[in-house]
Amino acid sequence: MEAFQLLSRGGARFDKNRFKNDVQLFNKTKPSNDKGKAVAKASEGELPAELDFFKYAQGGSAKRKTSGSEQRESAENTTKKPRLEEDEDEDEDDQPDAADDPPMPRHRVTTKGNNVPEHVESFQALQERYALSNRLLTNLEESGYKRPTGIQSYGIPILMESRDLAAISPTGTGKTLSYLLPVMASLGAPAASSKGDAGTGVRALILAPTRELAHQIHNECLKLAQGRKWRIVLFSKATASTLADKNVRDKVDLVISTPLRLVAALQAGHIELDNVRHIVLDEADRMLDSEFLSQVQEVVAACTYPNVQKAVFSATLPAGAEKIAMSMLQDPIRVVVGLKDTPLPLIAQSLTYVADDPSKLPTLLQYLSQPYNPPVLIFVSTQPRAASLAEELVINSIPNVDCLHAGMTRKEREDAVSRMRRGESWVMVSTEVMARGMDFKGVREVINYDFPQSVQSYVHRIGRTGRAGREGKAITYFTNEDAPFLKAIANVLLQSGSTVPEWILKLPKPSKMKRREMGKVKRAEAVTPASRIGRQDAIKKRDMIAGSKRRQGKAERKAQSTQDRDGSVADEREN
DNA sequence: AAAAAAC
Repeated sequence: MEAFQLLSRGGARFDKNRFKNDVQLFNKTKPSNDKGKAVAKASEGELPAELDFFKYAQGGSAKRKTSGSEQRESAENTTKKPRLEEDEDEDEDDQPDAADDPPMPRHRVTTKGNNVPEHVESFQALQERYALSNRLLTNLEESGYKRPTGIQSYGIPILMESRDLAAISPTGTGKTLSYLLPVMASLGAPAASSKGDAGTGVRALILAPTRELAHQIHNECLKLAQGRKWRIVLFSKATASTLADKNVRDKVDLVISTPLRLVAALQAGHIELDNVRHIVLDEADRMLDSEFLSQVQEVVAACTYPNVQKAVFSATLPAGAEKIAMSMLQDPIRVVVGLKDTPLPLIAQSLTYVADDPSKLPTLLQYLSQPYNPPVLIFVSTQPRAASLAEELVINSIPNVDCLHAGMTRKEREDAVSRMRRGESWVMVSTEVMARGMDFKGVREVINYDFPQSVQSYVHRIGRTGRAGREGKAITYFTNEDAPFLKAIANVLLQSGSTVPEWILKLPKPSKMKRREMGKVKRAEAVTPASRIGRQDAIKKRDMIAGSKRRQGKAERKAQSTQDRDGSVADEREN
C-alpha cells in the first residue's frame, strides 16, 4: 500500500492538495486563486499593468535570425486554458503553456558524428517516422507542446535511433522533453505486465544534480506518461526504502534521481541497475565535475545491460567536461544549438557596480522599491547569505520574500518551490541550488547579488529567465573584489547581444597572481544589513522565514551570533 | 578559483 503511494504511476495526477495547507508566511495579501488579482492588489498600484507575470511579453522584437543550417524553433505551446484552473501546483516542465505564445528564437544547429539521423520538423513527422503511440502524441499536445524546438527536432531522432548523444542547447529550449520522449517511446510494456521484453527492474535512469530539478523532471515525466501504467519513481529516502522490497522494485520502469541517493541505494542493495537500457545525465557538466563524477561513474558502472544508451544534456559544456562525457559515450553524436556557454539574446543583461558588500543591500532595496516584475530570483554565494539576505528583505518590508538553499529541510525546500510555482513568491533568494534547470515560467528578472563563480554559473543562473522564447532581464552586482572576474562575464554579455560599459571592456586582464590573491578574500558570512533600526522586529520576523533555524549550518549560526553581538558583520578586510 | 550540492 505504501509502495503505491510512493511510487508514482504513470497516469497518476500530481497531488493537487499536497500544498493546500502551506502557511502563507510572506503574503501580506490574502492568498488568492486569482494570481493576477493578488499581485495587482498587493502591489498597491505601484506596479505596471504588464506586471501580470502570467502573461508573457511577445518576444518578437528580440527575435534574431541566424543563418546556416537554420533550425526552426517554434513556440511549442499552446493550450489557451488558464494554467491555474487546471492545476494549482503549477507542476513544472520545460515548456511554456502561457496563452501568449512567444516565438522561439531561432538558433543555428550543428551536428557532429557518424550517420546523423535526419531531424524532424514536427511531432507529427516524428510519430510517422518512429510509429509513436497516439497516446504519447496526445499527452504531448495536452502538455502544451506544439512544435519541436531545435534540440527536440534534432535530438529526439538521434535518441530514437538508439544512438548516444551529447546535446548542448541554451537554457529554456526544451531539453527535458528531448530525452523524456525517446525514453518513453522505447519503454514499451510496463515491467509490471509480463508482456514484452521488459525484463525485471528499472529500464531507464535519469540523473540530475539537485532534488528540485529531479522533482521537476519527474512531474514532466508523469504528464507524458498519462494513461500508461509505467511506474516512474522519483528517488528519495522514502522511495528508496520502499524499493528495499524486491517485488516492488522489479516493477519499476523509470527512475529519476540525484547521484548520491542512487549510490546509497546501490550500496544498500536496494536497487539493481542491470536492466537499465537508457541513462541520461541532465546538467551534464555539473554531473561530471569533480564532486559528482565518482558517484556518476559508480552508477554508470552498475548499469551492466549490453549497449546501454547514454545521453548527456546541458546548456554549458566546458572542454574538460565534454572530454569526460565523450569518453563515456559510444559513437556519439554531438548536437550544439546556438552558441555553447552563451545566454539567450532574449535576456537583457546588465552589470551594476556596487563598490563593496555593504553597498549591495541598499542597492537592492532601492531596486525593489521601484516597479519590478515579480517573481525576482536573487542569487547569492552561500547558504548563510541566502538566509540572511531573505531576513533583511523581510525586515525592510519587502513583501513575499522566500528563500531556498540546500541547508533547509526537504519539506521547506518543497514548500518554497511550490510557493514559487504558484506565484506567491515575489522575491526568491537562493544559492546555486536553483541555478540549473529550474523552470519557473514567470521569472522575468534575475539578480546576481553575489557575483557568479564561473561563466557557466552565470549562464545557468540568468537562464532561469527568458525561457521558452520569453523575454527576461538579468542584473549582476559587482564589487571591487569581483573585478578580476568581471571581464570574463562582460564578454558573455557582449556575445549574447547585451551592452557593456566601455571602461569594463578596457579593464586589463589581471595577472594570475593578483587573481589568486583576490580569490582569498573571504566574503562576509551574512549579508550586511542596511541599518540597525528595527532589529527587534527582525528577530521576530526572522523566525518566520522558512527554515530559519534548522537550515542553518554552524557557519551561519556563528555569523548570526556575530551579527547580533556587534551589530555588524561587514567584511572589513581590505583587498 | 571556489562554494554548493549530493546523503
